[in-house]
Amino acid sequence: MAASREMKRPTKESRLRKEDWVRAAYSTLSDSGWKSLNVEALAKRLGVTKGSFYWHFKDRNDLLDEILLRWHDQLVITRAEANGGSPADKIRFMLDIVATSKRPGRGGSLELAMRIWARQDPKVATVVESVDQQRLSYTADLFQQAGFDPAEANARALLLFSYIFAQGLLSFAGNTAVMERLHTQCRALIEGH
Amino acid sequence: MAASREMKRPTKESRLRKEDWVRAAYSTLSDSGWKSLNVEALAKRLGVTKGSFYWHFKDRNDLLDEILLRWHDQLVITRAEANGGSPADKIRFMLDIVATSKRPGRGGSLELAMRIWARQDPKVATVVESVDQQRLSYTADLFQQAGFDPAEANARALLLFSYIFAQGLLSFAGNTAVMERLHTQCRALIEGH
DNA sequence: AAAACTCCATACGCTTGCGTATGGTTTGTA
DNA sequence: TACAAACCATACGCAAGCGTATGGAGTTTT
Repeated sequence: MAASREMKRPTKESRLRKEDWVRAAYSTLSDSGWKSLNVEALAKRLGVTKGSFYWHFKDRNDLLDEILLRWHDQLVITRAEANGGSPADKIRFMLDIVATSKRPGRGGSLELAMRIWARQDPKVATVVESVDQQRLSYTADLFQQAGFDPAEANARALLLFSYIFAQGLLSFAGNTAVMERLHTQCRALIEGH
Repeated sequence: MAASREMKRPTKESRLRKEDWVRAAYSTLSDSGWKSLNVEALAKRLGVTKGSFYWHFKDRNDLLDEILLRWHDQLVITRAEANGGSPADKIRFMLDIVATSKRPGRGGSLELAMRIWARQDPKVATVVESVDQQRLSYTADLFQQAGFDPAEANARALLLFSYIFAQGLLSFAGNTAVMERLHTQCRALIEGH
């Protein structure tokens, strides 16, 4: 288990900022769930002790709040929007972004973790619901601009997000060539060609 | 915290069987995750103490193994298959089963919990992957029998499961009338009308 | 250089959860 | 009724995780 090196910090260039804790927290959150998000494990991962943590944060909940807050702002949508192009281009961008960044389910697993977390903390549930609403309505808008009527646009937006989330869930082993063909096919169905 | 009644068992008809523990475990698993699956909490829920648990099971892992084993056998597919009808009917059945049984995300949340669990236990990951493969190939078969060529059948099968899983993930509030129309629309897209 | 501030280590107490030991109570069986 | 088996309670030791207190380094400021 001597996997994560503690990166011996030689008394230099090493003081941690709140930022570092949050980043580490996001990492373990996405591949271990919020229940596994304990301060002593984080500390070991960062090569320090609890003393550091409780200087930057009031308590564990303080960290969780920080995570929740940041997640709320940094939507995936902004990336698609910044990418520019026609509505169809943006849709295509959102669809392909998963196909490329899905090594073991990476990226999507954060979404998963947030949602399993939301089941136990109503505060989280509210944020997730809000984000989902924004994403769906934004995407539905894109489909509408691409020429679909409102009803069908909503349906295709829902299908798009279903497909994206499923990438983080379903684990199908297969060579990349087959996977690419499958993705192209699914993309076509969602885009409505 | 006096929420969950301990159902005063009046010295009669009350001895627990292994079955009872497993059922309770499934329940808390699906809405709290496997990390929250601790024996003392289960005991309180069942109105007994740990003493009972460690009579029926060797340890906590023994219970988890039992759960994993049962989940592997009791696939959703069997329900669709037992339902009978044409391939198209079976597809329709699988699609509608989520729209009806999705109160808060119920049902689908078990799938979620299994997958978040699979991320930490390779033994679970293997089982989940196996189940996914079976489900996908079975469903792809149905689409093929319904007249789609193999490539498109695979894509539609994937979309179907994506849609099903997303029901347990995405939380959109809306009145039932709107939701029904949305479901009908999505269903049509997946079925390919 | 001295003071002040920032960041972290060490040590402690508390709670929760796991697993064991042991004895008690209920149910079946002879 | 007596005996065995199934089932459960109580009590304990142990480890993990949270939070606090306190002091000591490293860095910046004066």
